[in-house]
Amino acid sequence: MSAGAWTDWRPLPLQPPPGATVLAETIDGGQAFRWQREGEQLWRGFWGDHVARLRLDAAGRPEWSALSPATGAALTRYFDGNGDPRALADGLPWRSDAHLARCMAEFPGLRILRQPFGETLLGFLCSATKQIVQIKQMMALLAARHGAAVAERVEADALPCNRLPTWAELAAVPEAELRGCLLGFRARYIAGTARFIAARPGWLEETEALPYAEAKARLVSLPGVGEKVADCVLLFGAGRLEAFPVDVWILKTMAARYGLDGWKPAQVAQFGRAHFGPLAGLAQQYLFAWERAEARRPSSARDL
DNA sequence: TGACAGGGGGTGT
DNA sequence: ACACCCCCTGTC
Repeated sequence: MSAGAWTDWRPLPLQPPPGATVLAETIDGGQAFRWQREGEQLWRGFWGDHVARLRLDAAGRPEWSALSPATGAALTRYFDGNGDPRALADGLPWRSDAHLARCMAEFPGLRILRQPFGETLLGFLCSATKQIVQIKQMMALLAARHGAAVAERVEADALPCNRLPTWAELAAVPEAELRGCLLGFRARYIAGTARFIAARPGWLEETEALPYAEAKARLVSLPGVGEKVADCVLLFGAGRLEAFPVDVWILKTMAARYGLDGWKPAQVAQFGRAHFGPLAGLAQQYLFAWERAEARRPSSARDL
C-alpha cells in the first residue's frame, strides 16, 4: 500500500499532447469507467493498483501526480501501450475517407487506452443498455464494497482509493450482493463469469495473449459476453486494434455516413474491418467521439 | 418538490 | 422479437 501523499506534478509526455476535449474524450468517453472529473482541467483515475491525477498545465501540457512514483511508468503504458499514436493515426484510410478525416481532425491525438484486461472485461459486462454515468456508478460501488484499498487515504481527502475486485474475489461474492451494486440483470452474468474464470487459473491471461480471433472466441463463451462486449474488451483491454465493436451508435453512424442503412451489426462489423483495415478499432473510436459530440450539439446546428 | 414514464454503448432464448 | 433489472433523465 502506498503512502498517503501525492507526488509532485510531473510532465506526462504524450505526443501529440491531447487538449482538454480530447483528454476528456479519451479517459471518459466510454473506454474506461474509473475516471472522475475533479475540476475544469483536473481528473482522478484508477486502473489496476494505480491511482493518478491528471491535469493540463497553463500551456496545455499534461501532467500527472500519483500516490506512488511507479505510477508514472504505468501511465505511459496506459496511454501509449499500443504504440506511437501519430503513426497509428497515419495508418488509417483518412486519405480516401473524408468523414474519417473530419473526425480525426476534430479529435487530434485521440487514443485507444491499454487497460488491464480483467477489469476491462468487468466494465463491459456492466455496459449492456447502460450509459457511461451508470457504468461508472457500478464500478465505483464494486470497488468500494468488494475491492481492496490500494493506498491510504490522503489527508484532507476523504475519497476512498480501492481497486476493483479481482475475478477471484468476485467469485466469492453472492449474486444478491452484486445486485446491490446497481448491476441489475448483469449481476448473474458477472457471477457466472467470475465462477468460470475462478475455476480456471490462467485462463484469462492465456486469453489475453491469444491471437484476436481465438481470444474473441473464448470471450464470447462467457455468460453475458457477446460480439460487442468481446470486441470492446480486446480493443480497450488488450490492444487489439483490429477489433471493431458495433454498438447502436456505430450502427447509426455507419448507416448515416457510409450508406449502410438497414445493415445488421455483423454486416457492419465486416464492412468496418474491410474498410478501415487492421486499425479499425481506432477508426471506430474517432467515429464514436464524433457522434457523441454531434448528439451534444443543439439540433439546429446538427441539421446542416 | 415529487411522481411518472421512457429509454438506456447488449445478451440469451 | 422480447425479456432481463433498475437507475438516470426529462417532463409534467
